[in-house]
Amino acid sequence: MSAVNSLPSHGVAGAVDTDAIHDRIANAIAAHRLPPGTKLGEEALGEIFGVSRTKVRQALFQLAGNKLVTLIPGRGAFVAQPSVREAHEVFAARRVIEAAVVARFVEVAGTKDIDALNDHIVLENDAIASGSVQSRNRLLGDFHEVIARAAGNAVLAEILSELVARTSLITLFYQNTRGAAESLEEHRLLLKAIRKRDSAAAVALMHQHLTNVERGLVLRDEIPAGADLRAALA
Amino acid sequence: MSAVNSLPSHGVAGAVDTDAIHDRIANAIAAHRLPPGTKLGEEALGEIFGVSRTKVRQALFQLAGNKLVTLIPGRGAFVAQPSVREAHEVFAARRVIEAAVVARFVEVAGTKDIDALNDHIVLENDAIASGSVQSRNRLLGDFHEVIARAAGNAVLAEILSELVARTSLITLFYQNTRGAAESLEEHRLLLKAIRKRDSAAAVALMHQHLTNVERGLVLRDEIPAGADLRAALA
DNA sequence: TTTTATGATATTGTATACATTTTTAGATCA
DNA sequence: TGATCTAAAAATGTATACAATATCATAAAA
Repeated sequence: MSAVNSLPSHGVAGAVDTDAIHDRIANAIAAHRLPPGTKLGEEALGEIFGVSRTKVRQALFQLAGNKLVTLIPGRGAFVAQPSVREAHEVFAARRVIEAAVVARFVEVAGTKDIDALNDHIVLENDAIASGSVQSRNRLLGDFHEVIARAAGNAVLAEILSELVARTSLITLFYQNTRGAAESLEEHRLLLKAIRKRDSAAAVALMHQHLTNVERGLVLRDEIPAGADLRAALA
Repeated sequence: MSAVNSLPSHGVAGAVDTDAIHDRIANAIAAHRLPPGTKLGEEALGEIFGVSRTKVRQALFQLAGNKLVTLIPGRGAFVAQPSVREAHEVFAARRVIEAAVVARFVEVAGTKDIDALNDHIVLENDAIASGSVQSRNRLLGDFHEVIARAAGNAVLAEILSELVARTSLITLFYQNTRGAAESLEEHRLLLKAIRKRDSAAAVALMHQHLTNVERGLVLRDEIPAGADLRAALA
């Protein structure tokens, strides 16, 4: 999945591409291994990935563009701490985009697409059953991306992909009191409506699902402590 | 508007911030002074802005994130050449987002917001009357951003802002056979519906307006020739 | 004890040097 | 003439050096 194919001239063996660094950090944030506010020091990251600060800085700039990282001039890079307002805006934006996306999916999805969605739900079920929190959360987010990719608009799919990543950050920063099982159940209901080609129902269910997730958020009083970079990115 | 306030240690006088470089290039692309396919050489840009390649590269990476620039490994940076498919997807995405945004605007806009929109339309009218193609195009795009900003969701507004910038690129790459006067008229109709707080009409008009602009695009056979960087960014 | 200075240390910002790749120009050959 | 190879030039990719800034520890003062 990540592009580790070039043998760099100076770097240590196992050195890694800029995009790979970006993905590693983004995944660590999405998987809640790097809590909001964590300092992302350039030298430390460079040592972890076996590259110079140059590549690390590029990756951090990209992450800042995705709003996963905040850059404070002269101070450095930190895992973003989305405000309450931003959290609500992200969910509102997702409702707008995903309502349209799921409607389009109902129109254009072939049997193959619907089967793929069903397979994905099976994976979600397995992950929840096996208690694997990280893959569970990832799969619950990926569900939305699977629909978006299959809906046939790559521009919207990419926008949604960034919003899903931001949502991961939000659900960590603000405690998520909602069980994964409830999301899984709502995904199942959504699939059922999609199978019936009931566009209106699918849109309504998607809207409600996102609202339910948003309602599950509560403001934390204690921010999770800063994590060990090397452990989080291993 | 641009941040030129730090006296750099090594750079020439008048050296400029990374964001300023980003904005200068983005504006030149939006204003159609840098046609699609134009090579954006790092050294050339560095000389123009009086900075080293380091800052230029950062700006180019940012622009690539906004899809205004394409980075080809080992070959360099070029002004993006959106595909026909991408062009349609951008318009489809805008319809989704702007339908929601204008509906929200109708709900929340105060007299002040509506007056501001009216003022903007006056500016559009003046620019069209005075024949200033560049400010005309900019204003016609800004109209949509003004609505988005006032609709109260900064996340959606920023997403739309990037889509509008990509639209500028698309309307150059694909010939725009549509008169600015028609867009202006449609903006006026939209404002009228907004004043009446007729949400359904406003959404329908926005949808139709974007579809009309999209329909005005035709595939060019000859790509505009590469421009002179220094002149375009002056 | 708390606060405020102050110097040392560490980190970021920027430029530059070097390695690698691509492009270009010229020469050779069919 | 045109194609193909080759060497030189130019451009990009990456690391590193140096300057500017921020952070931290220590000490002095209130």
